[in-house]
Amino acid sequence: MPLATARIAPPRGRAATIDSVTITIHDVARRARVSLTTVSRAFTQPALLRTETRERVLAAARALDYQPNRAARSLITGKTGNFGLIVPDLGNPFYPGVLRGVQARAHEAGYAVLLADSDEDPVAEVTLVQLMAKQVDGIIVCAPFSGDRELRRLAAATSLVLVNRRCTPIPAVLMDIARGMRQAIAHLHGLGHRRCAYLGGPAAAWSNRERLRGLHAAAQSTGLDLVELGPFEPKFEGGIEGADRAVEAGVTALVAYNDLMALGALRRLAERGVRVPDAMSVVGFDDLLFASMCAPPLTTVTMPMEAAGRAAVDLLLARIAAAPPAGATPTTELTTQLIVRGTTAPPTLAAVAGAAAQPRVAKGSAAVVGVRARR
Amino acid sequence: MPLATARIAPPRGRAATIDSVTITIHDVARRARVSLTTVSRAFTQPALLRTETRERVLAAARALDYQPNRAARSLITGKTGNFGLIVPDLGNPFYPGVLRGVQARAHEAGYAVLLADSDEDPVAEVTLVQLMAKQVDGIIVCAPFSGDRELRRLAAATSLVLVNRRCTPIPAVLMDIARGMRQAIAHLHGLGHRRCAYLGGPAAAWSNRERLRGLHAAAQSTGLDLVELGPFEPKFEGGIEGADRAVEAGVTALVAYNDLMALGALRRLAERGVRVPDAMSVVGFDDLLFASMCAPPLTTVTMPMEAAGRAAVDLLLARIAAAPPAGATPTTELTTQLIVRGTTAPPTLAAVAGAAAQPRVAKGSAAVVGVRARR
DNA sequence: ATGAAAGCGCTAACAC
DNA sequence: GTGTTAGCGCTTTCAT
Repeated sequence: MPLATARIAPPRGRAATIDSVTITIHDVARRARVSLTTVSRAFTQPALLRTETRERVLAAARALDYQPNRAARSLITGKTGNFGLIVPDLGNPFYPGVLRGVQARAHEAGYAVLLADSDEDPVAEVTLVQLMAKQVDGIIVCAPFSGDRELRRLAAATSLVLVNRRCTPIPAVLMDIARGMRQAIAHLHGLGHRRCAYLGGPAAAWSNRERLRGLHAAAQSTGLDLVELGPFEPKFEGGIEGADRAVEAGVTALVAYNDLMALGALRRLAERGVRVPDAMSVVGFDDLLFASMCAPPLTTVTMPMEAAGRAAVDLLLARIAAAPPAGATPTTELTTQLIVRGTTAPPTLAAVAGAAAQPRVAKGSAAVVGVRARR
Repeated sequence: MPLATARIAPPRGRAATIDSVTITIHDVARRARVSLTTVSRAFTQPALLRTETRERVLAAARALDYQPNRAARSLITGKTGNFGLIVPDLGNPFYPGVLRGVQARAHEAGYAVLLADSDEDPVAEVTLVQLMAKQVDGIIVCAPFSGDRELRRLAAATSLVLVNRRCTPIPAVLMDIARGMRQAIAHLHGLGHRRCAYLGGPAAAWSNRERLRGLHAAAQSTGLDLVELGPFEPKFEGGIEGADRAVEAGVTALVAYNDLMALGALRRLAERGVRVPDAMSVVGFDDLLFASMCAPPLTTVTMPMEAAGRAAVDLLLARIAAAPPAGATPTTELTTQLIVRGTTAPPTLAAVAGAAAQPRVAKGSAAVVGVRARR
């Protein structure tokens, strides 16, 4: 057996250890009767080899079950074959969606994905980027919590791509959130709603500001009366609180920062005996898996999470292939779209009247105080 | 500046490229006026150095913003500082839960996490393990689709840990699913149910078999009449189909393989006008985030997903620290627990009578055929 | 307690 | 087209 020349890896434990044999490029070279270089080229620049030689080398490699050592290769090329992905909160189903797209596209392109969760901590975020920087060829940061200056500094030392955050000149995948929001407002207005609340998410977040942008544009053009509430925690609990505020505000419809909040609102409204969609229409954002599964199914704005993940990888691949023209900010804009389901309907006459005049008392709820829009 | 001796990385593009300077162990050694060896030891075996020397080296490293090159280190030690995680489907919210635990624990232990999605394809699963094997120190495979033989073969070449799959002697994190199931059945029986359907998941899956184990044990000891249905696709759609079968079977309660199916069943039951929990009690499995958010909130069995992820990493760490005693199968068993919420209640008398005698016709549904339990 | 030297497995100039 | 040679940055015997 030609394997006789292969080195035996030093035993790691006492007994029952994994007896692994390390096959190197040397072994393949010897078996194929060529030099190290030729073996190397068979894998990295096959075109340079004569067909026959290449075949012989590859056959030998296959017979020996040889796989190039990535660490060694990486040491010399400076490339790792890995991408990093940093998300603020794996507990939010939005991010696994992006992750899925990133993973799939990266795999297609021959890259592996390193994942980290910043737990919505800006400091951790920066640390994670720095930690990852050395072992990846590029990093995707989702909805970063760090400031622009910090991001630019990181981008100077690593190939960075942002998702849902604009920070020139860092390449980014953006969603046309304002469009979805305009659709949502147009939809509500078309149904007859004239007074609507927005349950805000993190005040500083790009995605919250974009929603507001669409919101104001649409409200202005339709003449819809807008009540901005929040900010609330962008989770179920935030929606619970937000629903109370919305009821107090005497609106007939509410748009939540995301589906999680919308779901929370739905729950609270049900508890208070406010019927959805008759007494209150509810619109979410994200179109999580569960938006279509709950009862009534949630009217929401669908966000192309998986596509965003894929697009982010594409941006990274482009960045690696060639430095972008100076001054440019490679950007992929994805579109969002309202999905009308079961939580929106024309307002009942009573509700409309109530909203126009006085804050109404929801059936089964305590008396309600006046309109309290913040800001 | 001592930086003058550092090499400048070759430019990658034309203009506006990242001008990164590579700081190596040499630079640190020179600045601290020690040898390479000493610098290396300052990071890997600090105890061997005199306190003063160590301080000096670390100070120099800090001043230069030096970080050891992992590829170089890995090339010589054979360790990578990475763990791999393979899940069957990132689209199923169960797995992000595990992922979260894995990520958190790995990070604590100084490891990074490589993620891959097998898309429920056994072949892809094997390929992914092999692909990852070279660049990680251990791999966690969640609810593997591969056969025992295949898994054992993989385990012979890599440090493997399984989650929700028993395959001696591969270390595994298991959940006491049967316990949760027994609780669920006891709960239903206690409410007065006497005939209950189980909407089965993948017939071959360990977790499905475990559920069945608990199911049969509990049914036998309580005298509950059990109708096994399925297998169904373990998703929303599967639950829709399952609900129809359950109604046909004339049961007053159903237990679904997982929450996704339970949610599907809820939807279908609502469509058919079968009121939950009055006309039909529903129990899920997993306790996904949304189980508590939907209306009515789902009675389900909570699975310690995050804890499982952490436990899996612990098993890997133990495996790395020392080979396990021959013949042993390191196993962590986590417990599951029924959470009673809004989808279970005593059966209505009419329903009970119907179940005992003839299949009933659900309000608003087409006529129903006879009982059709598979298997 | 510290240093010198020998590679880990591979790629990339540079010859031929 | 293929081979020779010189490292990539680091750890690790083996000396001292």
